[in-house]
Amino acid sequence: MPYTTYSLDKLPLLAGLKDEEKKALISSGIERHYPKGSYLFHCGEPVTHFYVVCSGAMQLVRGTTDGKEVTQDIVIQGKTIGKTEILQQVHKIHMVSALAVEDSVVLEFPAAWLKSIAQNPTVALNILSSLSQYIHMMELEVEHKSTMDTAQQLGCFLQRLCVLHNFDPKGFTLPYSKSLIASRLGIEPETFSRTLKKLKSYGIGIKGNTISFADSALIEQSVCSHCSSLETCSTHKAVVTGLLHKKSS
Amino acid sequence: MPYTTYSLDKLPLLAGLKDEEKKALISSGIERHYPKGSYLFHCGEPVTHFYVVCSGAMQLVRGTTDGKEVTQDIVIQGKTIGKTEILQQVHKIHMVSALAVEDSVVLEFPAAWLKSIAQNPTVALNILSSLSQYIHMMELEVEHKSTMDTAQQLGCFLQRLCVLHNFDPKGFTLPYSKSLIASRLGIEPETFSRTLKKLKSYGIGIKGNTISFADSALIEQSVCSHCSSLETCSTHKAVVTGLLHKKSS
DNA sequence: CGACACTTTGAAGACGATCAACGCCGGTGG
DNA sequence: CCACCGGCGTTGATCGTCTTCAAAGTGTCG
Repeated sequence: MPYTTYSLDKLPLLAGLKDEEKKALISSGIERHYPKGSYLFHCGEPVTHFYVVCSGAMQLVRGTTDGKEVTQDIVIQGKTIGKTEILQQVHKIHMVSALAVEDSVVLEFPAAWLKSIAQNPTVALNILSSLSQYIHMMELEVEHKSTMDTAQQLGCFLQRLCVLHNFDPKGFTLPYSKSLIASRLGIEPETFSRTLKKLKSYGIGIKGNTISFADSALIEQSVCSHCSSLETCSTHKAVVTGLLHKKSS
Repeated sequence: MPYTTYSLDKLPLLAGLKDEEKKALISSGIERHYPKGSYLFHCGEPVTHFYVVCSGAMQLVRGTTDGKEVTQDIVIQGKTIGKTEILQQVHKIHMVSALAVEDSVVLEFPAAWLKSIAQNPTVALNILSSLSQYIHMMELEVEHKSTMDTAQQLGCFLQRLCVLHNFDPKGFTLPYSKSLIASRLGIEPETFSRTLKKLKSYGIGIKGNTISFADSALIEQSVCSHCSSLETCSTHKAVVTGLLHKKSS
């Protein structure tokens, strides 16, 4: 099972730096391999490192005191882990566990490394920008949890998934187990299973683990509900959810 | 109705700078008064300014395309508006409207001002830290939406409210209308009303607009569920929700 | 006093969670 | 090679919770 080394010189984190600078900074990272099911760190452990996922996928998950489990995020190639924990300057322990969903390779940096490169104005702006975008995504997610039913949320998730992974909207295979996706969406596997069928009425077809968007559900044709009728911004179209509207079944 | 000028030299944003530097930076801000019900900006308008709320409270709200309204946040004295929108570097228009919940005073800065001071490493770290904390809060909120029932979420919200406003836990008056709080929590006013009564079993008493925490519900005595039994971090205790656990009524 | 916004209460309905059972598949061990 | 097992996914039935619609109560302000 070969893994493709993620081209680290494309890290948004280091955008705008010279190639030599990038190389110098990256060189201090240690490549580590985590087989499927192994933990990068556990909830409650001190925050010691910053990570860049080079291949595979890590699940950020926490078990709550009353027995439930919530998947906060699924981190894929090119994304980072630990930014907020390190920069927050308040908590020094992880609030979630990180677990390899599949065999994964990550680059590991000391926490101090991130703090030091954040002193560089260019890097600082890069991080600020990425945190701001993440906040925007979270705000949408909260909004959706309040205003959308499960079918709409799932549809949006699948659209984002398709864009994020560069899948073919006409037909692609789910990259994760259905249980994991359900956990990410905060719903039960049973509900997930049932909801998949409802998506046909939105123009999203399901066959086994294969998803296909009909033209009517294609991302390119959707109007971004958050730009409303003001304009259709392409970035938003790609990332934002909220593309599906309630149907009177 | 007098307003207390917020002591701007305590802004977390400018922490670590010299007093002269702070004064110089703040001096470029323009003080603006917004009467209750007036808008600071509307959803869809271009992002032109950064704001610091000096007194009063601003509601960040968006109407979704299918007619629902969601209150993203309620911004009070000392908090800022526009950080993420300006730093995101992608969208140039507001995703929410900002509306004065009560007569408010804000300090207004050009968007470019924020970008320029973010070049200062000290300021950049301050912003990074505050964004990281905000992200942490949002992550908890998402988790709670999936794992807690309305009563628990409301209880947590009231505890945070009490800490944030420095209210007396033994008895304080709600600073906002019940409809606004319901909107902030993403529930209907009817549900809010009904849920308030359920809180008595958690040791939270309600009489009209007055809330009182019984000893058993006092924040100081709660164990932070996110530090689990690992340790009880005081910061977390103050800010975090998740303090109430499911009761078998 | 009356208009109006806000809040509360009641009853019906929609939706997701839960519990239980079954089918499917890959792996293990005899 | 086959039987067994465990993980995963589906399906059905039931239950609790929140929304929705409707109506009545409460308060404030002109």
